[in-house]
Amino acid sequence: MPTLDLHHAHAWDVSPTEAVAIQRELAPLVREAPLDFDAVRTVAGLDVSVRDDRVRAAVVVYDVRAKAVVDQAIWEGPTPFPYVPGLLSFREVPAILPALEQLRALPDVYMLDAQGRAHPRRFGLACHLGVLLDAPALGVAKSILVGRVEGELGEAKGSGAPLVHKGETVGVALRTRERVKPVYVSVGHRVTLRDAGRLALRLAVKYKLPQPTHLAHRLSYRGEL
DNA sequence: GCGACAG
DNA sequence: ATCTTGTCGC
Repeated sequence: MPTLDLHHAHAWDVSPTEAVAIQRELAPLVREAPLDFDAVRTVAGLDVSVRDDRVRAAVVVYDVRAKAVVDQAIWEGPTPFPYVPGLLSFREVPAILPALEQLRALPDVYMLDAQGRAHPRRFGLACHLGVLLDAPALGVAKSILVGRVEGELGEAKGSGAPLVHKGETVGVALRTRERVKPVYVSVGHRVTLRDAGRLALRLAVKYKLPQPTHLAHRLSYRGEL
């Protein structure tokens, strides 16, 4: 059971207004850095499902070299915060942290089923978790929160097009499967957009979502793999 | 003021 | 996110 050491810890029992203030306070702490792929052995996929006022966070640790799940955990509890576009982390992080504490060991990279910097205040769920743990994190979302895809996105697997918001490239629309709707990848923390896209594409071998996120979604929704 | 809006 | 069967297309 790893002991999570939270950097920049803060209260979670806050109002939407206070939540926005916290995001503006932490957003400047997001760092972009190249990912040392040779040092990446495990990537954790995270997802949270909701049913009957209860949230269930699931974590699946995927070994990139063995191409297999090496650990998993689930945590369920009361829904702590309503769903408010732009404030998703205040609803999901309180469930994700206790789930992570159940792992045998923490992963090298965190992959979230949400946005990172492709957020109105450049501080989506992937950034929030990344900054709190001060670890590499990226967001792989199924739809757009803010911004628009510029240019044409090819139909071939691996095609990409920038996701731009207010003149700033905040992410990339990435086609992980031919003729299938793309996923939207963005920086969470300590990774570059380029590397985040590479990792997402590399791990999306069977479904449009990368294996870690796909499996975490399955575990969260069904309660088992 | 009106519409958009991760999960 | 969740409610839910079959159906069209690759």
